Amino acid sequence: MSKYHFNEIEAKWQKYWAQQGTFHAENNSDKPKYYVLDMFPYPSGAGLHVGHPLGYIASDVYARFKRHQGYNVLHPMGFDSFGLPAEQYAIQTGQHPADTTLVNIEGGVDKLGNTITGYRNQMDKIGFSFDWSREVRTSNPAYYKWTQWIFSELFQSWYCKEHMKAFPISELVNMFAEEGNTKLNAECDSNTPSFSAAQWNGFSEKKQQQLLLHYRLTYLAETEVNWCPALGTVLANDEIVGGVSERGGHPVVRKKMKQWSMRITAYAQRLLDGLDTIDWPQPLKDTQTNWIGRSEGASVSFQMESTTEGLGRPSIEVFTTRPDTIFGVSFMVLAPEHELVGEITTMEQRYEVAQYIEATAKRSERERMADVKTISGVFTGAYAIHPFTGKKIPIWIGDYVLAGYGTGAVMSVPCGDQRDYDFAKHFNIEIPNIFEGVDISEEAFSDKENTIIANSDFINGLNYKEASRKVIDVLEEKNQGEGKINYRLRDAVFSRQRYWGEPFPVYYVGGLPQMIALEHLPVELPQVKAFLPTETGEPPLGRADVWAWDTKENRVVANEKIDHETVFPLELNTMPAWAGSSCYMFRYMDPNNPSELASQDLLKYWENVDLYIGGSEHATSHLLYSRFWVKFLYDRGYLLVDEPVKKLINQGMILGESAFVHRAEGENKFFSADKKGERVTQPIHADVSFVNTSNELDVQAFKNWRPEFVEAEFITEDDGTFKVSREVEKMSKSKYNVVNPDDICEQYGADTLRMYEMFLGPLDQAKPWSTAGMTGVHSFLKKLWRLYHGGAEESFLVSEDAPSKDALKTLHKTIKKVQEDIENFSFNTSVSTFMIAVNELTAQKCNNRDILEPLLVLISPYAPHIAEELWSLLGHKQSIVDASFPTFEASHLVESSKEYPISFNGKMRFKLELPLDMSKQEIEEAVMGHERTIKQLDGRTPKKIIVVPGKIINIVG
RNA sequence: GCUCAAGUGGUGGAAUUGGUAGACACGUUGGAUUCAAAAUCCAAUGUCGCAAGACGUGCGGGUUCGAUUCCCGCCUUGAGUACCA
Repeated sequence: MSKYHFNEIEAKWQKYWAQQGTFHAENNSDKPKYYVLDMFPYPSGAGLHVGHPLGYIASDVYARFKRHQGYNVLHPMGFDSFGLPAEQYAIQTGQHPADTTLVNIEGGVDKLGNTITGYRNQMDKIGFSFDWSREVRTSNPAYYKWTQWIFSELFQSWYCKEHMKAFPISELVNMFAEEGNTKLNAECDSNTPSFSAAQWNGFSEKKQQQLLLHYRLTYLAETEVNWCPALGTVLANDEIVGGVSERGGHPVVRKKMKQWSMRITAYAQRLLDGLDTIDWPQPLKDTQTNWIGRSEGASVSFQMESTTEGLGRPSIEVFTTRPDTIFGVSFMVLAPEHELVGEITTMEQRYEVAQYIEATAKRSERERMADVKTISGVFTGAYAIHPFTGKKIPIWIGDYVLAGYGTGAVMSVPCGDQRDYDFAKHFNIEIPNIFEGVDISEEAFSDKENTIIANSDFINGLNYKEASRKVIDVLEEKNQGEGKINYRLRDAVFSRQRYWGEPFPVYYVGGLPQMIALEHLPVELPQVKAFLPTETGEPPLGRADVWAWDTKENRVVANEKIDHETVFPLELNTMPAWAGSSCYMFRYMDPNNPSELASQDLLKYWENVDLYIGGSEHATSHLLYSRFWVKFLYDRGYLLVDEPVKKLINQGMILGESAFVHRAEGENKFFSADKKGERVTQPIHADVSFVNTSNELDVQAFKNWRPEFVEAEFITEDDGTFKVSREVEKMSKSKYNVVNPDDICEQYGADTLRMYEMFLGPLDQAKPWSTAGMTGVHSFLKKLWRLYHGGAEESFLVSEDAPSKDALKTLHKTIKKVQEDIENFSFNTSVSTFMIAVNELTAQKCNNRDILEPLLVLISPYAPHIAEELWSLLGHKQSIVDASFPTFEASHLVESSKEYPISFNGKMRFKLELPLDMSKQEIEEAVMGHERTIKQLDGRTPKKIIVVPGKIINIVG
């Protein structure tokens, strides 16, 4: 073989790796471990495009590099195979999501006759070093058994705020029996009543269970949720983008529903603190910090004025970050949904308040967001009493106060908050000024740092910090408030009204949820005839005929057996998409363990993920929830680490290069890009497969594409070609700019694809794809191949002679640079380093084994197939993957002279070769005597001469 | 509005601690080879200029012998977030 036959070579080595099990990770090894993980994909029917493997290639380069360095590398892959698209496809076509998902992964022909290559086959063609023996699929019952188990463990746990840790619920029950809940510092619902031990022990079993739901880390509660009517399901906050659903862009409304929630708020502080211990990109940490939204302040309790009806005096609790401004309060505002609104509104105001509440409820989340300018609100007729001045404070309701944040009520300080100011102005409410020397006739003053408090009794003259501290102290003395930290983070709604997700391991006895024990898991998804909600509005599982739990037999039985004595109905909701991905990184350690998520031995050996590569779009969903579950399992002793991932890198998106043809307005006439001139034309996407690398359109193929184009007239360039214009857009089917990696592998080879994706630019940056650019790396690989071939026949030829000094220098500077680049994840620059090395070695006519052998190991992480082939031609019987990474020797780079840049006032003008052992004085003399220097100075005397030996010479003057 | 990131040739991008701006590629132009094409090879390619030379890293300042790099102010683009009290 003399030519570089990449197709043959790649098929050969891919087969070899699979047969030999080359990439199966050892569970017992003396080598240090290294765990490299990719965010596993959702296997969609559209298949992979060239943007998807970018992160996988980067992680593969790193995994192979670590392996060359002597690590025992775990580099697994699997599929996040539950999800909405499969279900919607099922609704449209009637095919079971399990069937379509399987075809999407393994390839085949679906029921509509579409041939699908399959994610697994597509990935195999790229030559990844994945250990497929550890593959997981979240929709596999053997896998989701553990997702169900984690759920039930959360149910069986509560969070102690004193120890900052989760404990079994049984301990909480004991504490209740001994001392009630009054002394307890536990995370719980805000409406949890107080009770003594005697009261607890007197409660019925049902009442006790209801109370425990206030403490469990996953709990069933009537909560205000984001309901998406078009999708027929609730959505979590992170599934809503800009007020509409992330998937499909459908409207979302607020609705009260009984739902499972996750008490992630218990972990807010630890999720924040943990960020300091992990090496993640700062923007991603910022996003999480933002999402958790910690703010420090005080909670203040405002007593109500006695009502004429002579009822009790409820108090209204507010949260404020500015306790120092409490003397500036001139009114209060409650969210329209606030639970006290009904109770406090006076008879006279009742009609108006009711109307306002109705009007607000009608507005969608989106409308409310779009319309932040309109000031609206209604007076309730009630008054609260200022805790210090005793003044009457009117209580209003207004939709600028959100029910979901803080207590859903605010103390309004119009002089210090613009929203309060605008509200006060609009409704003609008093605006007292409590700031020293500040004009508030136009707008509120909210500059904390420059605040000096005035007209405020005991805090006059103090700054923001001092005044806040003092107010909190006095509030605490009076028992009317305390210092408080508030988080923006909400508990996560965990129920989805869908079919294609994990079923809950839950059945209901007398309306109360019961967990199914681990030994009876998994509870498998039932068969249904259609994947839609029922006519009565129940989730799709409401259509299942065999969906009841037999507590005697411990198995799922037919619904007709439900007797509410031993056979009970099962939960109809399923879990959200993030459930299966929260702890999958640990399952890879021990994927077939039937009795544990992973054995303690393997958890100890593999610890957690050393390097995780994936997109930044998971910042507030997967990556936050995963950290939460891992912390919880750590608390309960099931995991030995409290963070899933040590280092994380976000890969940037690869964008598509869309092609456009321009149609004249109102005519069936198309203009080539340079021929349209000033005409008003409509750009139409042309499929990029009709366009060659010179932007020339295959007009015939384009005409055949759509019937309306057949009759069209095409105005070509003068040379007869028809050119498209290009624009960079997100790569997507609808933009006809998708490039398939299979085609690239076929045409250029996987090694070219891998190298080119790395060469495109920095890993974390968004960058446009250009198939035209492929030829650069492809011809590099051909040059590399030629370096190992020679003679008349161009057959394999290396010399056993000692290499030249120049060749050694080229090799060692390449070793140094490539190692540094990989360690810094600067993969693009190491590709150019390889190009330089091969160009130099070719020029040197180097074909020495001592150079070409280590060179292959350097290149092998990037282009493993060609490296294996040449390695075996060099006579090796073992795969190159375990060859050790070459050692850099500085001695080969020692120079005796340097070509100095000679600058004048900082600008380089010419170069001068000088020995490196020259003294500063000698260098100066040599430079000053040089004819170019004399010419450049043109008679002037330099003011100063800077000589940095080995670097630069700068002449000033 | 707030937070963060980034602005370098026709294009993707490079430049270690402040030390030769534009590495490496793509594209373009010219040439060699070829019946022709593909492939390959050679040369040129930041801007202005015939040249000598001058200018040049979003804009305006500053620090420095020297700034893509550090500091101040502004502009633009992208991302996240948003009536968060």
